[in-house]
Amino acid sequence: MQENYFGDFLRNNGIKPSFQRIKIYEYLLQNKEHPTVETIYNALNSQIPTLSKTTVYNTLKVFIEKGIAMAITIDDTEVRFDADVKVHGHFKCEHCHKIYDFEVDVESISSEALKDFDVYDQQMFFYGVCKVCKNNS
Amino acid sequence: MQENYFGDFLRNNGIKPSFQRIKIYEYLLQNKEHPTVETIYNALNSQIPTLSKTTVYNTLKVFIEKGIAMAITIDDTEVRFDADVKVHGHFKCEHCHKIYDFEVDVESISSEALKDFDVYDQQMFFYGVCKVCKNNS
DNA sequence: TTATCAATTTGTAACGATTACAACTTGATA
DNA sequence: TATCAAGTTGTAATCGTTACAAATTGATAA
Ligand SMILES: [Mn+2]
Ligand SMILES: [Mn+2]
Ligand SMILES: [Zn+2]
Ligand SMILES: [Zn+2]
Repeated sequence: MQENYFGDFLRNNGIKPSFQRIKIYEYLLQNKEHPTVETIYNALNSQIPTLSKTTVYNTLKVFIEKGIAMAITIDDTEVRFDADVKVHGHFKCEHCHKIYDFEVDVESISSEALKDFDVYDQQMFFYGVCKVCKNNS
Repeated sequence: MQENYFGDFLRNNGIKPSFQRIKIYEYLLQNKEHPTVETIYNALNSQIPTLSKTTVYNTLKVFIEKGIAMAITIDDTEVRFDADVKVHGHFKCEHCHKIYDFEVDVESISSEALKDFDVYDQQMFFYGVCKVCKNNS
């Protein structure tokens, strides 16, 4: 039934729900640590032995085009993915490398300087040391 | 004299002022469109025919370590560089591909959720259509 | 001046994430 | 059951970046 739920969701967003696409979207929803293509591929390869890394790339590209996922380049070495497409900030701990989501008051940022610009997307990336790592040192 | 001025600036920041380093820093200061390594290399190669792209990479790495420049990954395809190291936002126009700086009220963003985190760096990337492109369409 | 030596620069090779592409598979439709 | 477009797969190519060893530079001291 779960399978069917995700299938409907994809269909409602104009995406033909193949087995691979359902599994990849399900993984993104259930693993909110902003996984990379590599991580997603490795995690699903046991369930879907025939899975190709290209399919993971293709599928995420479709998700982004259809607006049900977004890409996060918070490290310049690898792109991460997020099924949460509402505007929110990301904090990366330089110690444990974990990525935290945080709420942002969108209005307060939209600066005076951009008042005549059309802003379609906004990314906020913060870097530092998280609460947990601070307390463990 | 200009040469000497940049030389002193680099020295004051713990960087030995070689000819290449002076030229690269000078270029960064005078070309505020957030150039890539490729752009910097191509621009300086006529003045310095022996310049190596590796030197551009090495030099920018030193600048970043010493805190007189920063890297901007506003497109995931290439890294850009900025001699303005104070916290500010970047807007990329999807039409003309120009990158605009904008002021950000730092305090207003520092969200409640991060109150126990140490934040060392923050990047704000906005995407959309700039004022000029809006008016020309 | 000349020798010495570490820092810097250079060119080339290697790396690795991503993309291109052609062959194969799947599944809906007639 | 045949057809055919859409989706998947594996491999090769691409390209920005990094590793590395050799060459050059420039400061210091004999
Ligand atoms: Mn997120
Ligand atoms: Mn800037
Ligand atoms: Zn941490
Ligand atoms: Zn524009």
